Amino acid sequence: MIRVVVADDQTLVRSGFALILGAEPGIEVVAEAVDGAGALAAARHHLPDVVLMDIRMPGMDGIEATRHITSSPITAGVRVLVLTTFAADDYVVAALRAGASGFVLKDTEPADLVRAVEVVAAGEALLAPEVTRRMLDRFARAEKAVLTLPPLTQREHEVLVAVALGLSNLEIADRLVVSYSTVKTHVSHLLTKLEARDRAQLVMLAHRAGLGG
Amino acid sequence: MIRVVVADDQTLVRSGFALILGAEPGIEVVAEAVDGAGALAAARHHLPDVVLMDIRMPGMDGIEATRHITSSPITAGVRVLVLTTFAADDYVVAALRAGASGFVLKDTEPADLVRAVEVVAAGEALLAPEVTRRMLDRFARAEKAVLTLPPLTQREHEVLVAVALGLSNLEIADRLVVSYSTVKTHVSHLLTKLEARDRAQLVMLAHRAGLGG
DNA sequence: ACCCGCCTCGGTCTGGAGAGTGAGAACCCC
DNA sequence: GGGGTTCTCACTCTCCAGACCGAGGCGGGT
Repeated sequence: MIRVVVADDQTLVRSGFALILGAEPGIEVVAEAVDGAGALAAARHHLPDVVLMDIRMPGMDGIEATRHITSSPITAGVRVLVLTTFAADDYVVAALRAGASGFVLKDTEPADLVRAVEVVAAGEALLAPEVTRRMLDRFARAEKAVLTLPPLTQREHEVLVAVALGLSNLEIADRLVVSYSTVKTHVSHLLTKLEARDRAQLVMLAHRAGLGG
Repeated sequence: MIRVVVADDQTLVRSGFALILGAEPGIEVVAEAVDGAGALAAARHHLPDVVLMDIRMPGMDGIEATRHITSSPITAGVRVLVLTTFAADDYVVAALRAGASGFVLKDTEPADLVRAVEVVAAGEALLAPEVTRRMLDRFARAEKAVLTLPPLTQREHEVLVAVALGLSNLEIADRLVVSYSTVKTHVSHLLTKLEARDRAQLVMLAHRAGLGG
C-alpha cells in the first residue's frame, strides 16, 4: 500500500487528487495539507511514501517544503512529487535542486498521475515530457558553452590538468616523474597554444574547458 | 501516421521491436538498420519521425549516429529514441549530449515502448524512470559540489573575481581604479583567507566556488 | 574619545615563472 | 635514410608575484 500526502492550497484541486488517488486499490491518502508548513508537518508525522506537492502555496511554498523534507534525516525516504500548472523553467530547476523526485503537470490524465505516484513510490524519478524536454535543452546548452581546446599532446594535457589543480612546476615534475625543466617546457607550449599569458589564465581556461571540476 | 526506423544489430531484438511497433495502428516501421551507418543512411533517406537507436552496435555506434542525425540540417526534425540494456551513466550522458530525445531500457513493457515512441514523435522528450533518477542525482551532486568561501570583504570579492578572470595585478589595479600596491594587499589577504599559495590556486578555488563561469 | 575593521598606499626582498635557445632520443611515416 | 612529431633536459635572463613591513584615512560601535 502506497501512502500519500496531498498538499495543495486549492480545496477543489486537493480534493480531486485525493479522490483520484484514494480510489486506486494500492494507494492510500493518509493526510492533506493546505500549505508548505502543513505538508512538512504531515510528512514528519505520517512518513508517507510520496508527498504530492503543489509549488504555489501561501506561506512556505512547495519548493521550500521539498527542500526541508529531502534534507531532513527524519523524512529520509519520503519522495516528493511536484505538481504545477506550467512547466516554467525556474520552478523546474528549483524543484530539482530541492530534491524533488518527480515533476508532473496538473493537466495530466488521472491514470498518468496514478502511474507517476507509483513510479516515484518505487524510488524512481519521473518528469513530465514537457519538463524533460526543457531539461535536455538546458543540458545541451550547458554542454555547448564549454570551451573547446586546441589539439594538445598527451603530455601537455596531463600537465594542463595538473596546472588546473593549482600545482607548482616542481610539484608537477614530481607528479609526472620528469624534470623541472621538462615541465616548464610543456607549460610554455601550453601558454603558446592556448594563447594564455600566465598559469593563472591556464587554470581559467582549463576550468572553462571542463578539466577541473 | 508515425514513421519509425529501427536500428539494432541483434536481429531478434530488432525484429521484435519492429513487430511491436508495426502492430500499432498509428505507427509504421519504414526501415531497419543493423549499425550506426545504416541508421544514419536510413534517417537521411526516409526522414522518419523517430529513430529507435540501440547504443551498442558494430562500426559507428548509436551515440555517434545520433550525433550525426541531430546535428545535420538534412535530418533536422528526426527524433532519436535511444535504447539500451543498462542505464550506465556514461551512456546516458553521452546520448543526451548527442541530442537524443529519449532514453528507454530494453526491458520496457511493449505498451510503454509504444507510448515512448508516440511521445518522442510529438516532439517531447522522455526518459526511463531509472535514467531520470540518475540525471536528477547528477543535478543534485553538481549543485552540492560548489565550494563555500570564507567571508570576504566587498573589495576582496571583487579582486577575487578579477583574479579568476586571469587578470594581472596591474590590470586589476586599472580595473578597480586603485594602485598596484593596493591590489597586492588584497590578493595577499585572499591568499591567506583561502589558504592558497599563489594566484593559480586562487583561480581554481574561485571557479570551484562558482565565480568564474 | 577610543578601538577596530576595511580600504588605501608605499617600501624592500626573495623566489619562481616564463621567454628564448639549443639539443638529444624515440617513434612513425614515406 | 630523411623528415616529422613528441618527450625529454639544461642554461640564461628578465620580471612579476608574493611576503613582510609600516602607515594614514574613514566609518561604526562602546
